[in-house]
Amino acid sequence: MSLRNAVMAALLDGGASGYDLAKTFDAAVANFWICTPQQLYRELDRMEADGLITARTVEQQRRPNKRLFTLTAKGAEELTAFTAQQHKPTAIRDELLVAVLAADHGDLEAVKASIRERRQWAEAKVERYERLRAKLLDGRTEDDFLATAERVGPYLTLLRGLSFERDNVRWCAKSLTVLERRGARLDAPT
Amino acid sequence: MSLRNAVMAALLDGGASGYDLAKTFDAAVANFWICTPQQLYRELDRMEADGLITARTVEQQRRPNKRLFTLTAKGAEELTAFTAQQHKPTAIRDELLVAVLAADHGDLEAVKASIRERRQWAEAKVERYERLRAKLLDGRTEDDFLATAERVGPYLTLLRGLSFERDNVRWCAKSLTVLERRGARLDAPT
DNA sequence: CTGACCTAGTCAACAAGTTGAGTATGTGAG
DNA sequence: CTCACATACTCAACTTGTTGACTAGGTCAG
Repeated sequence: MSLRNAVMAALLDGGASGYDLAKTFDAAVANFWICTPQQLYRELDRMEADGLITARTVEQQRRPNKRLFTLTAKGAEELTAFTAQQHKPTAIRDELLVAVLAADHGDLEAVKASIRERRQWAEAKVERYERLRAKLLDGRTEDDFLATAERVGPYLTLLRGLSFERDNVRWCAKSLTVLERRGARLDAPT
Repeated sequence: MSLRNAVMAALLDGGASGYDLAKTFDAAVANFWICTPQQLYRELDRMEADGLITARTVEQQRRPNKRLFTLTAKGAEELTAFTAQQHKPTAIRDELLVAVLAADHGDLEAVKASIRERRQWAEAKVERYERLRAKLLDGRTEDDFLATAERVGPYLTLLRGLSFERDNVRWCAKSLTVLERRGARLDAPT
């Protein structure tokens, strides 16, 4: 039920097609909600059926037609109702952590390789989020931005994604150090 | 498919009943994987059918019988194979963030209340994880522990959970400040 | 002029996660 | 003596999320 709220929140910035959302989700929402295009299209159809959004077919030259979705009054209302609800806390739910938990009885080298790969991925995400942040700030200081911007929500959620990935980088580095030292100890015990 | 790997990783410490797991998951695994008891029991049945674990019924005086599950050789093998796999990165997937994203067009007061509640929850988690950490360390320094412990996996995953919740606390505090200042500005614009 | 990649989707099948209720016994507080 | 709470589960229905394959036109490099 939350995907639809995430979609509605994304549509606050104006209309978008399913394809747009599938792409820009990666920039605007993906720091805290990921989904496949298939999920998105299915949800969009349902949301249209429920009257939360309306679709307008836009004919394009040199491109396939697309359906532009916009939030309806009912959609905006439901979104507001959602913001008024209580929200369950979530945990991380990461396969890599499961692998690390079992690393002592598993393939230590492979786990280390996975952590290295994850660190790189997280570093790339950090850079991406920082570029997005700079774009949002648009030369202003944070205080200035927060005082003048129409919406602060996207900035705050971006900050959360940013610090999450920074934390990932730090944790990956620390875990690698620990596991490498451990590998050394096991290879050459005194 | 990852729940079963998480369960197997949890069983590395020795056998446990479904009920035990449902409870101790909260301590050992819940920092990165949450599930309901129902999910757990269903998965345990399937895992037994697949020969990854074996169940031994333990009759107890003054308590209902319980089934004690232990990892089989096949289970340990599959777990090792899992650690050798690549693992997709995950995002946060948090309803509260969806609400914050939409906060500018939603019920600002309710969102602030939700953030406050979340901060308290996260603070409680931090304390809990710190107690767990102290218990794992058992008086030793971290270096000492890492050099002597049989398994470092549980410690590393605990650290991840800990820093995630610390980050949550920081983010909640910052967001509250921002939203409160904003509320003030909107109530009394110059 | 061909083959790879981009736009803009759709369909079907399945796996995983959530919700709500129900069973049965024992312990401890008031 | 009763009621809440803990142990130790089970069942069914439902909603979400994932995977893989498929359509169909346009662009651009070699």
